[in-house]
Amino acid sequence: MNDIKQFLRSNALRPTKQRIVIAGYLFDGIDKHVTAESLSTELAKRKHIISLATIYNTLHDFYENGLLKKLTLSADRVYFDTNTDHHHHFYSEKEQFLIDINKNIKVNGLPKTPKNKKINKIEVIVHLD
Amino acid sequence: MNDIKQFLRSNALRPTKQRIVIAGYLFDGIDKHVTAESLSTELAKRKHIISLATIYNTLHDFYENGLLKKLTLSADRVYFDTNTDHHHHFYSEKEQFLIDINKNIKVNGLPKTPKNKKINKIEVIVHLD
DNA sequence: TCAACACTTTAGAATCATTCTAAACTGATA
DNA sequence: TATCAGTTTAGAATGATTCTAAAGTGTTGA
Ligand SMILES: [Mn+2]
Ligand SMILES: [Mn+2]
Ligand SMILES: [Zn+2]
Ligand SMILES: [Zn+2]
Repeated sequence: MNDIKQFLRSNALRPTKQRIVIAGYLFDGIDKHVTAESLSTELAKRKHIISLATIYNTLHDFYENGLLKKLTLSADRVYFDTNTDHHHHFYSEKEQFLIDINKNIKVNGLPKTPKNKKINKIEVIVHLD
Repeated sequence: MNDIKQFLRSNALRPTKQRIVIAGYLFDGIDKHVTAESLSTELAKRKHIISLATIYNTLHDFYENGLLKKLTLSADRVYFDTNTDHHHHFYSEKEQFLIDINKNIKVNGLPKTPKNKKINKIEVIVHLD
């Protein structure tokens, strides 16, 4: 709790009630993939009602401070990932299923990068049925 | 033109004026990545005004018949890809830049597939700045 | 050839995730 | 503790996409 406050302060974020609840859930040591909606539902189960606007604001605040990664896997919802290390995913669109691949993956056979561009990151998505 | 009509018929799609125009543009031999919006704009330049509803309908009809692939790279627009072979992409979100990688790419070091799941496809996205 | 009908197109409304607005609230600071 | 910048929030707005239902058209069998 005080850890969380310090954690937020160290990221230049005021430790408000809402941020403490959200950070407490997201950064409890278990990596998670959440959408604004799933996060809202999860917190509601724990009797923490926070407006969707604040949930969106907070996810973006955390994202902008590098505490979350953003994943675009489907066109109609954005996932935020508490695992900020470079990693890849197993993904099932049908079952909304998302699992980290933390092992080192090597991608071989890439053609040369287009002129004047630089590779930012290589993302591997293993689509499952 | 008659080729296009046959092409559509052979895919169980009635060769309507609109579908002929859209297929004529999409399948002219040059691989393309389009959004509903970009396609609409492109056809308008060629003096072919087709309602957005029809453009969406047609893209989905083509997709459902395997004539297009669907790409989810950004949360706020869906790309359709005329290259239906399995391939990967260079992508710049900032510049809305999308280039096919047709070379064979090998992905090594994947962990074992989750129980009871099967790999549908492996997608590699090379993000550029 | 052409009537009949299933399939298609379309304008406009609806949907829905997300963002915006602006007013009330609160953490930090002196 | 007063002050103020930073936050939260309800509700409106946005924008891509889908839906609705009415008008239009390609196909086909006689
Ligand atoms: Mn949507
Ligand atoms: Mn959107
Ligand atoms: Zn992850
Ligand atoms: Zn492509």
